[in-house]
Amino acid sequence: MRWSKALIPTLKETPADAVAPSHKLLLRAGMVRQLGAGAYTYLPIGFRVLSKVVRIIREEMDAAGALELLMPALQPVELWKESGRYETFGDLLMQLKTSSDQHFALGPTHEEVITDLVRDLVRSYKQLPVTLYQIQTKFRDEPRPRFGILRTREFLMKDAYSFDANVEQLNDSYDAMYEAYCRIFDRCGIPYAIVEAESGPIGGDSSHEFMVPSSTGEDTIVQCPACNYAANKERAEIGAPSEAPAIPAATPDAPSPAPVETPNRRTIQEICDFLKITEAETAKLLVFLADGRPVAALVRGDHEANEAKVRRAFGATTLTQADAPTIEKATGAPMGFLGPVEIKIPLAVDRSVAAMPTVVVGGNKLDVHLTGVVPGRDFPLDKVLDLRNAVGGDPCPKCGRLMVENQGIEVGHVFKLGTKYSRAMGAHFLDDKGQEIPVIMGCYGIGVNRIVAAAVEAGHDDNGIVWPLSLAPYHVLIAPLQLNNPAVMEAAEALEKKFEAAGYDVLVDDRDQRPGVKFKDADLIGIPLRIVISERGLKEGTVEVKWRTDASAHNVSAATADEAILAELETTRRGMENVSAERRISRAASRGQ
RNA sequence: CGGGGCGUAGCGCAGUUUGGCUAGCGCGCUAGACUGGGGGUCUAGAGGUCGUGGGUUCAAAUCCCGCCGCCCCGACCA
Repeated sequence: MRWSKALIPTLKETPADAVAPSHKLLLRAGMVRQLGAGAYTYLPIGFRVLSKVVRIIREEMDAAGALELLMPALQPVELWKESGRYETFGDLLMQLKTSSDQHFALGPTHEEVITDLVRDLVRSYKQLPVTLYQIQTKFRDEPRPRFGILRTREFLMKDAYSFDANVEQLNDSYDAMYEAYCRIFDRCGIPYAIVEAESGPIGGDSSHEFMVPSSTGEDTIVQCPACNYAANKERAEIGAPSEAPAIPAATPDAPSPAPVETPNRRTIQEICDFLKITEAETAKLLVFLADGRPVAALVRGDHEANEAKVRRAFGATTLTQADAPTIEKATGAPMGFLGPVEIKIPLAVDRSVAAMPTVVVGGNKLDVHLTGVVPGRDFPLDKVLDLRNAVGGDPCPKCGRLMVENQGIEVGHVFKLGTKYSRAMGAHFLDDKGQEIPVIMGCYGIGVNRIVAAAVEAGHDDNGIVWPLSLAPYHVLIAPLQLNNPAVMEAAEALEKKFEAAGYDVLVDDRDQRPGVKFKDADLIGIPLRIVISERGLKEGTVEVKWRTDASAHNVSAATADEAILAELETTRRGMENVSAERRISRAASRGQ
């Protein structure tokens, strides 16, 4: 391909709207253009990158035995009402009506459509297991699209769904997808961490997210530096504190709780400012409805309650925050002054509160708080659990080392669904005993555009993008410097033909531009290998070779440049493959343990 | 949805406070000349519903009101 024909509108200046590095660079490199909030055009070289990601995904999904199909984005809302997600998805669901007043949704995901399909097509255990996938544009009415192509209203997603006859099959299907995902992200050349994610009522290790570490990531993960424990912040468990006893012995002669007037101070911040104490010396009582029943959770003032942990603490299947009237009715105290002392509803206490010698809490009376409250003496500690979100510095639940907190971009998610949809929508089959039972499902998503964004977030420098070889729009950029010199142009074309014959994508910068312009653009669009052919070089019998990842260039003999450069390309390509292979082997080994 | 900011040429911006002549500058673009290894120089050009609708005024990019769009923080994110 000739640069002059390639439509690569690079920008010298950064568009003012862009903040995230990937957004800035993809715009400047002429890879994407914004149409509106959360809607982007992929220009030719950006589309080439996206297509390469798609190809890798497709190859690995096929290799894992999944079957590709294509479902409509246009879906009758009746299906969504059937599954119950018309309500739970809410405003995120993009909806429209046809001229004949039929009500449709644009698919944000396809559990409903695929379950509808499978309930018709799968009648026997003999048809199971089966995993189906598609690569398709999804729509979500995001309240706030962000960070360029990272969070958009319209995006490309690979979504797969497994259907199994029993839990063993589900586990195998899940493991196959998990392994395929590792291979996909390895081949894409992006760094990633696999973290445990909140998985709903099924529990266990049945949901994992694939996260690319990045400060622009919208997700927070906590990781143990010592063992391999890593989890989404919402999911992470917190190890028991190593030194302090879980429940300190209550000092019998400690002074009784002292009520203090705290007029109009409701928030933890206001209380702390007023009483000149730190948030860590206080505790807040939160009221939830656990399966409709009011319950209370007490966490330290500087901590966040984790709703999933609270839900499990009360053995509930649903948990919602109680609104102000409900709270007042259940506790008799106004919001902002709630406390655990003589509370009338079931109480669970976070471990870190139980470990405090004294604590400042609400007085269950308007404008009153209590200081010097002793856990265990002034309120019961019969339900002490981990109830809060983990933060950096908390002990690892497996080995006790202090965990660290990082931001990440979620590029993939694997999830055991169980029978949620098959029950709701009646997708049953006959097992080998002739019993009709709901099919067991798993779902597996990859954000294709996000891989592109994440690759840029993980691979860039001051000069531009640094693509991994496998995702680069072109593998090689050949830059002849003197367009009017036939020898230079012939050498460039000869190399172009050789590389293309060997299966590499080649871009020839045939623009009549000064070398500086060509070099700057080459760095900006991030082509892994740059070949410079110049009069000067040819006079010396050399062509210049520079890898985007290297600080400086080196020369090879012009006479044997084709072979020498192809050898370098092969080495790099094989290097990436070797990394993938080694990781595959070590994963297999750790599974074997 | 709450808070903040912005909308003037493809991109980056000035001009708006205090209304006033053909609305400017840099980059990019077109033509030409010189130049030729890290975004060159010069000359000559093209390119604008000043987001949009209304109002005030002799006169509106500028003042007033409505609407639309975009960005950031927060809320939200099966």
